[in-house]
Amino acid sequence: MSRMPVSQVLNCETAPAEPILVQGWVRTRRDSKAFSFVEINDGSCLANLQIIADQGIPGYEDVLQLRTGASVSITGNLVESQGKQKWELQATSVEMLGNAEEDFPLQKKGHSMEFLRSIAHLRPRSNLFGAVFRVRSRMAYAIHQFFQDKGFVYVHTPIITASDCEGAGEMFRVTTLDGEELDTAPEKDFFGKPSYLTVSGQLEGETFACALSNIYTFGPTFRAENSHTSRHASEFWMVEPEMAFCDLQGDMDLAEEMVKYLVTDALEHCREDLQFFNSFIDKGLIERLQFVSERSFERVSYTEAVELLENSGEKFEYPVEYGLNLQSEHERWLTEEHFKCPVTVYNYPATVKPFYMRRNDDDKTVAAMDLLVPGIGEIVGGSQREERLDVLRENLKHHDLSEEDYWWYVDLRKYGTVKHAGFGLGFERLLMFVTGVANIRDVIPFPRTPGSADF
RNA sequence: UCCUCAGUAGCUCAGCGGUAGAGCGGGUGGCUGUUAACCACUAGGUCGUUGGUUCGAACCCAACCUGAGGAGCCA
Repeated sequence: MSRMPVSQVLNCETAPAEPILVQGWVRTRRDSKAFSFVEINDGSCLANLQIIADQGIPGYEDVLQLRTGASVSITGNLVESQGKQKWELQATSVEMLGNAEEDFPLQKKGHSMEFLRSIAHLRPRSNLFGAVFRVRSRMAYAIHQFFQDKGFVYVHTPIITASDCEGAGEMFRVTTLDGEELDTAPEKDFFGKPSYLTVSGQLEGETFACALSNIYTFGPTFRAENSHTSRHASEFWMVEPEMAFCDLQGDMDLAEEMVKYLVTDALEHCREDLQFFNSFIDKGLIERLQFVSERSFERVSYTEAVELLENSGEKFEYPVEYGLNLQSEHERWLTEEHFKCPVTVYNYPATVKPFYMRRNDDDKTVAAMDLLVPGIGEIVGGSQREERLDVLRENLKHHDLSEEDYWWYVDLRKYGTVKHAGFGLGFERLLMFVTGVANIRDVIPFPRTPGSADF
């Protein structure tokens, strides 16, 4: 007899004629004089399956020993429940595969998120984290579906790199050297020069876009920034599409379409889990997601955004002034207070953006864009890339970067250059937005943050 | 890196100068088609660490450690 997932059991229209086999972990047990209720969960869905184990069935002596967390294998007949759930399993035999010791840390009561992080190996067995990681899996699938349906080619850009995607932050060094040689003899290192974990696959992505036209990457990314916030992790996953023959308009269109597609997909395929988030961690979640999936996003230029902020009458801690970067509080005001929906801000001053962004005709701004969402802020950052060889060379110089280090990147502009554009979407930030979970550490299985790389 | 807050039982917290507490979880017994079940009993603590103040410190002070929130940076 093969195991039937709990999700499938609970979705039965009519009770199967034959006995079925279910396997999972005990969530709770309640004893009566002549029988016990055991609820099991196997992660296939949020809901538990209630088991009725009568005194006298094979394994009943084990049932009385079962603690929360134990693993069990149960055969029985599916019957309509006398209680509030539709189905329950009338057990014909119960086998305890492995009991949980008395100090199993996950209780039936609510735990703090901080405590659950300290038991990251067990937290997927909780309702909340089971739901988070089912949604994470579904969203990863939907990302591939979105791009594959559009004919984008999935490219695996390198994890180890010797090139710095300037402006993307501090890098982790990868080395086989130790002691002094680290600094004095980098040429003796494994790759013959200093190498690092990637902070972005964009530059490599551009080379493939300039061959296969539309590509995307989806993989881990590493930043050695000493950030202590609820939306930064040292290791996270990023989606980076890159499109040839595409300008900033097309780039913004794609980013908005993608966020909308993913939200709609979650509403359609993760309903039970979203309902759970809506009830327990974010009361307005489903309403907000529905709003996002139905309405169009707002779009303002940086210049317009600065004007809105200046005329807002708000007292901001940091000044609003043309030429300065928008602060978190400014972004929050735009998306949460003013527009109350996702907003794309575009055409930023060149002075606050990296060398590869395309300079606009006004000579002051670059064709950059950030997609901001309520509650999180920046979820997408992207730009049209500078495709003009002379302008790119000038930009490298302005940013004190040597053309030699970027020779292959510059080559793209020498041999059949085309306008092209792309963006990066923080996968965990998307998950925070879709689930309502407030901390990035709680949407990634084993979070890495400064001072913490357990498990 | 900066600013703020918090570390008391396995978990969530109360106690805020004078003998260390509750609920949940664990153990034992009882009761019941129960569903964060219920009732009784019971075990469980160098009060983050190190110094200091005091007759006396979980409580006041200092430093450090850990965690969280925010800023910057970004996704």
